[in-house]
Amino acid sequence: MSLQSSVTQAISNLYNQEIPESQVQLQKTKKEFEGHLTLVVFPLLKISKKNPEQTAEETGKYLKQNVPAIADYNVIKGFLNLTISPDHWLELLNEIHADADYGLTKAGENAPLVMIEYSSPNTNKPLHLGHVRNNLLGFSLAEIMKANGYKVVKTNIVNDRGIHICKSMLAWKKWGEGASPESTGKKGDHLIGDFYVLFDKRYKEELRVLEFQGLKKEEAEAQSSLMAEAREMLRQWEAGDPETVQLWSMMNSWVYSGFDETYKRMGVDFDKIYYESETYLTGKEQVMGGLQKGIFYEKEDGSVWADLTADGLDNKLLLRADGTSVYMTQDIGTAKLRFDDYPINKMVYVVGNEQNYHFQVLSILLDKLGFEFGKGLVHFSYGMVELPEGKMKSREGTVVDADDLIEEMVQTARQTSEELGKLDNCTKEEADHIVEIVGLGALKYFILKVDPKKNMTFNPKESIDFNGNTGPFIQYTHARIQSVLRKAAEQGIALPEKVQPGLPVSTKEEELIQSVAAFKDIVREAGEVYSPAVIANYIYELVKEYNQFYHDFSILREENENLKIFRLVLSKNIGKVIRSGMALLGIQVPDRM
RNA sequence: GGUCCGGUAGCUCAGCUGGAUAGAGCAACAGCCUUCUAAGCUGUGGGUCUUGAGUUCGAAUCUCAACCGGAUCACCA
Repeated sequence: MSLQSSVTQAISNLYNQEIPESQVQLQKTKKEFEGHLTLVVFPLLKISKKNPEQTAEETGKYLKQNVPAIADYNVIKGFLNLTISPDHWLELLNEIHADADYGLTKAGENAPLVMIEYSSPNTNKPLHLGHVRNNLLGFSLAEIMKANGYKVVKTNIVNDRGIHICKSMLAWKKWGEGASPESTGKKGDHLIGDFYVLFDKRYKEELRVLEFQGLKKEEAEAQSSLMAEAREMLRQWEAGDPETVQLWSMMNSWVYSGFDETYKRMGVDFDKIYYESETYLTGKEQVMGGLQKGIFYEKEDGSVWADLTADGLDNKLLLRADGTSVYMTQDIGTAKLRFDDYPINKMVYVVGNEQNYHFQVLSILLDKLGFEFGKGLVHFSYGMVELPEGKMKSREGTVVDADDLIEEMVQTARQTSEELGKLDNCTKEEADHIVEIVGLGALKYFILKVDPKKNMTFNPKESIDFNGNTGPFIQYTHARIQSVLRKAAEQGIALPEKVQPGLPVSTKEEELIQSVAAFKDIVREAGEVYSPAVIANYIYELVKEYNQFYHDFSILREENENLKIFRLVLSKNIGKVIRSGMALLGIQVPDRM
């Protein structure tokens, strides 16, 4: 029986009134006071019709007498501090110890299916820091949803069509024909990105010349021959011109192999990838269907709109007068294809907060079109990543490239490890492996520990630290726990399935068990608020607590054999929770470092 | 201008379903390596929780207003 229900029972027996469990506020007792859990009695005063001290006193007395787990209590003002019996903590530890996947719920046959869309890159440039936040959040969220018992399908919608790709294609044709990842030694996505930049540069030059000849900016843009050629290329692509389509698919395939490399190194993956080139036509069909049903309306020029004024929003364009589709149309099409492919109960879009309005509209539109998940779709909106000098601007070359960043992190990890002599007893393979895990761990944790909806500042030079609230600090603690367990095994100490009751367990250790046990609730909470940051900050607190314990107590040198085993079991389960928690963030933990 | 989001220590961030004296890390300063890994631990200093009102026994947390910052309101994606 949970303590909350014990309290409700106490109240009903003492004061003859039933209260919902949600009204029972049980919280962790503050360090300064004695006890483990604190019941705030103020909300109960109306029921007890007594003053706070009396109410707390009576409730405490009742609980102590009737609930075996509660060993003692004390009352300070309106706060009833409860002390849990040592054996109760040991029981709790044994429960955790017996459960290999403590805190993680497995999806059953009838579990709801959630589809999570994330990453969603354009194929005209490499992934940058913003994508890194997106990818990490999306992957982590998928793991968290799985841990909460959902079936999860990870998906990626690749924006592989449009004028931006044509710009890269045109630049390649004009100024770089023959260049390939093989011939240049460049990663495919970087190669294409370079051509995109080159197009922009030449286009600007052309504009300058035209403006020098006396044209206004708008006139120059209208007369630009480069832009006209790019548009012509898009027309040819849409018309299915074989040569253009072939070039398009060749260049896209270069980009994809580049992306795959980056995804792989980041440790993220997808169950199903959709391409806009394959979904935008479906979107048109959906919109036309909606038009026939009278959900949408047509203007005189032939463009199709949705009237959302009833929902407090504006009118929204869905098809242009020339029949071509817009962003919204494509998302509707993609939704349709997804729903045909999977029995989706819940749809989560991991997309930046600049698109809040878009998803508000999409939700309404999908709902009108009859999609089950439309109304309840979750736009997992996250803030932008800014640099100390401000926003990233591709035009000013201040974009932080994902591949460069990862490489830099791993190099820093290697350098720091070497300086500290951590790699001295490792083979080269081990060292490479550890350094990779630590570098990526630092990056991932740094990004995931921040509340997603907030904008965050990322200082590539200074922000990434290996001390304090960081990935490597947590990884380090895990490695040390494994080390202690290894040494124990070498000494021939076998860990039993259960620790025996009656040990002289310290307050610090009881608190640690309490913190480990909290993992279950934390995983659920993270799933409810869709935030990996909840997990990250929890693990940090736990690790910090353990580190203090580690320094204050002897584990292997403990004389009392039963106490030694208890501490090993405790350590082992803290290690287990750290590993599970970090896995929910997509971060690996090494056994030594 | 309308809508949405943010504002907590010098910096980066927790805490926000209202609870006790607002917490970490970094940076600064002072200690601790013959003891299971010092990527660690301990201590000191550092705060008008943007401001003002309201609700309440109690407000960083809820409500309203103001101020600052960001996003968005495209026949771009």
